[in-house]
Amino acid sequence: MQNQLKIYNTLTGEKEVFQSILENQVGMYVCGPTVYSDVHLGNCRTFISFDMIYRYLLHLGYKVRYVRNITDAGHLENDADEGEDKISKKARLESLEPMEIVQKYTTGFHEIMAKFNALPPSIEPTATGHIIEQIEIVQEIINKGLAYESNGSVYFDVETYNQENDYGTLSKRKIEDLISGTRDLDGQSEKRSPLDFALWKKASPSHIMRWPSPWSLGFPGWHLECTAMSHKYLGAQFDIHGGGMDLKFPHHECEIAQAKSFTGTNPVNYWMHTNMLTLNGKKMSKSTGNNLLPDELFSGDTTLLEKGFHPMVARFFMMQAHYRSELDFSFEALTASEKGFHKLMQGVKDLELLSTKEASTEDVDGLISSFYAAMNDDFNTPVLIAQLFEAVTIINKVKDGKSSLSKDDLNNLKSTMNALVFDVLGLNYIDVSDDSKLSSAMEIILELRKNARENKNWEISDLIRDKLNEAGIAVKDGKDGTSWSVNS
RNA sequence: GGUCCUGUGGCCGAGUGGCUAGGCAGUGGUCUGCAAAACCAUCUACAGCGGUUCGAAUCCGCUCGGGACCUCCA
Repeated sequence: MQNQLKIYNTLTGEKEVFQSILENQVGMYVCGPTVYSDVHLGNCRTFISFDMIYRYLLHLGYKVRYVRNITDAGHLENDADEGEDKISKKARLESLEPMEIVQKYTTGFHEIMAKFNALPPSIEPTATGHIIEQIEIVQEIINKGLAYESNGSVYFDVETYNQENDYGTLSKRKIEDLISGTRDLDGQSEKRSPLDFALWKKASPSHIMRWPSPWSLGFPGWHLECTAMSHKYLGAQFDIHGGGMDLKFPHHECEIAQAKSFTGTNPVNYWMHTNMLTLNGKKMSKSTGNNLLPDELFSGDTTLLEKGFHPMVARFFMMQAHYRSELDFSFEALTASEKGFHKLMQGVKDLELLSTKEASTEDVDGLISSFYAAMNDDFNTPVLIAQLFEAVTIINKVKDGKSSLSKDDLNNLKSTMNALVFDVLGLNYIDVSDDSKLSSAMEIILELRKNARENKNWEISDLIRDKLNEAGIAVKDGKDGTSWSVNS
């Protein structure tokens, strides 16, 4: 079953059977956030998608080294000579040290990812912690004649590289088209070609973040850190490199060119790209302001939402779409997912209480294979979830005595569903009744209401229910007594 | 302008040649003092036009619409 996993590889444009370089081990690198402002939900979607991928690889029994960087060195705002890096710009705006900005938003990022129940990566290296490695790579590429110094900065020579390699294979671009597409750019006198990209940049006097190098007091180019850190922790060749679609070009294309120039081999076997989370049909973006922050989603403190949603609901919402599809964010869609999420979790909970019979009337083995068939087909979580809902229907039928399961089947279903729902999809129960004092108080109130109902004093019993509902506590009369829950 | 992706029922969202996706909403039912919830059942699709094929949502062409990238962005 393990060897059936197929992954869509951006490099070939096809789903390929996944074969790791080392048996039962996987090296995976994912481009992490630039920590100069709060991560928005779109950023989170990518990291949640790769969290699911990481979790599924672990579930299949792979030993995974998952490396996700923190970009804290700051990128150029543009490629012109007077560019200012984003982190120092933000530092000026907030009157903080650059590293203070980095610390603040890194902490914030970790807190948000924890709320989404994302596992931390195995290694989370920072760009500023790998300046030496980056300088070494620049030097080596210069030695090989594929980069040149110009006025204290170093640029990668794309056209020379292209003579013996294919620049643009990942993003399916031809170098001629790229050149013709950059016709009207000026102010790039330092570069031999507009396609060339910076490996090292000389710092302007106003630039705060700077390090000594053989070429100038400066800072590394935008694409270099990922090459340095993936090479250091995963080797010259590793299994999976991931990131958002928007990084495909130029970021990942440049990474391939750099790494291949540096080591002589193609760095990555499987390139994976997650699609955008859109808002109002457009990609979420920090620069355009078309975005939503996780905390706004959780609290509902935004004009976009009538109420807040629990992180687990948001995670489930994302899992209901395939990672390579665009997903549009809306209140209606979230609301639908919230109901579905509770239905699924109730089913998983009910599974624990089912009784068994001699024989099954349901094809549990077939159902379980359908779970894995979905996941092995390029991590198709929406189909997995559809199949999990089939399982919920069966669970309900067994509960009603309309179907039966053997002991073996029940145990199989239980362990598989728990593994997929909790370990792979990374969902969790939303625990709202952990306040023991509230629970005690509710016990008393419901006891009083029960007395009223037994005396057919509907006026009192309905008053209690309605007032509690107004206070955000839903009371539901069931066959086996009354239950209550705090509205999320 | 160039490269690539995409258009599914009221909404979200799977599905790449023939067989019920699924969730939400709607409708009918079960349960209930009522309500809510829950459960069961069920209706509404494949942007348009043309082509290939015994057969297409699925392949090809054209038209129209949406998006991503080409500048930092998950």
